[in-house]
Amino acid sequence: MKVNRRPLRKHYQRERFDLILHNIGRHIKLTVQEEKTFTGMLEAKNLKIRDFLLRQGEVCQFETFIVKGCLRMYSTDEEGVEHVVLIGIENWWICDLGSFLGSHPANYSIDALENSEVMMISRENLEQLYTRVSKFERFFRILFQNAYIAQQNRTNQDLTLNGKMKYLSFLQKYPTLDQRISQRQIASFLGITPVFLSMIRRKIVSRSFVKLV
Amino acid sequence: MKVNRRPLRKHYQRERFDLILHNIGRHIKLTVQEEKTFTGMLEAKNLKIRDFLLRQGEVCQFETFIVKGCLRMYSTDEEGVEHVVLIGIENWWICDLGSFLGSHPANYSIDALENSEVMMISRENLEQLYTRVSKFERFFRILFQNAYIAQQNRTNQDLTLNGKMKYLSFLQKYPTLDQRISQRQIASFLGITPVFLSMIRRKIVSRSFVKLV
DNA sequence: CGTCTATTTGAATGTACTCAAAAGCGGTGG
DNA sequence: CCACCGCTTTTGAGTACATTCAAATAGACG
Repeated sequence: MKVNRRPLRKHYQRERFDLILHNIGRHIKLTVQEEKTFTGMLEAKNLKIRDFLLRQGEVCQFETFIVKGCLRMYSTDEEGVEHVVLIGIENWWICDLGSFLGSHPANYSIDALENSEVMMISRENLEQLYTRVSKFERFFRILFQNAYIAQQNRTNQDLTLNGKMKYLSFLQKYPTLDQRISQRQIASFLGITPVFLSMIRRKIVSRSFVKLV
Repeated sequence: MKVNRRPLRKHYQRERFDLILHNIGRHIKLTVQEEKTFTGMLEAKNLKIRDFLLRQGEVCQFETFIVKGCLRMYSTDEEGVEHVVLIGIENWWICDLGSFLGSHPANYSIDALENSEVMMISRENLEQLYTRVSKFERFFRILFQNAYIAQQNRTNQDLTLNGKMKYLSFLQKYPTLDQRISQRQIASFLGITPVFLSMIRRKIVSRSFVKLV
């Protein structure tokens, strides 16, 4: 029994990085040495629901990869209303990049909507990484490219769709997320009030009820 | 007289690329040879107002740098209403990246709001460039990073501000653009109707009139 | 079980839109 | 250079989508 323990533990240690290495492996191929350089720079963190990773006004110190769970990035306006700019789940990166890169106070807060597990890399380490393993320039080029495309498409939807259509589009794009997070968060992400989202859902439900009968 | 012609012409040729090389020089330092590799891949084009660079449904073949003038990228919905996702001026890059990278039909059209001058690079050439001069991975990493940040901030404003505040914020961010393009385009960019923008401006103007008296 | 927060529901309100018509502006051709 | 045409902007009236406020209900957590 005892002898089995160590290999198991070792296996566990490797698994910690499996998801993030796989995420990166979709775009660049790393040698074992490069993987080590990279994982050595990572800081793991467990978050309980409602724990903060960043508060509006602080300087964002880390670019963060979500291993497990769900986080949101949002701003709070003068009236205290929260506006969710980004919802991230497993395999997503989340960061107030403006603050992270410019070392100025963050426009956004980041907190956990579920108990979560993340891997973080500091700005100094990331800069180091770019110079030591320049493939990472490529990786993040592709990452930000895709993020930019997605964000542009969201802007397009914001311009094009009304509340109901935005919600239906949300359901299509993130089918699992609807069950995982509160309507309040979804409403804030869509740019409508929770009250209005509730009305939208009532209409949709009664519609599909009619369809079923 | 004759002898002066060639140097002059040479000088002109170099100037064609001055702006784009300067744009790139903000983030990476190129050798003369690398500059040549790059500029050799560029295709220059002059656009008259209302000329198309890309039509919704075509495949976007180029990443485009704006040397002079003003272009917009927009989608057209089922009712024929246009929604402006991006307005680009001198020193900006414009492209339907999703279409460009995935070679699928574009969601957006791109056309000129002013007579314009652009430099374009094809996808094959850009891929070549990444492998031959890997500094460009870094350049575009930074470019897309900044574009993503800007787009996220726009999303935040769309969630936070009403029509009037969006317009005021637009005036602050792009003070010169207000004079250069039509209200129709501005309204479409802000996600409001031209009629409503006209009302907003009337209110703002009467306000500042009161202030002056 | 009790407390706290999220969701639902309804009524009144507000912000922004549609429709329609008039006025303004810019470009073109006679 | 003026007149006309087409497009943009303005203005007003009526309407629709979405919000606010308030109260009731439902759910989650200790």
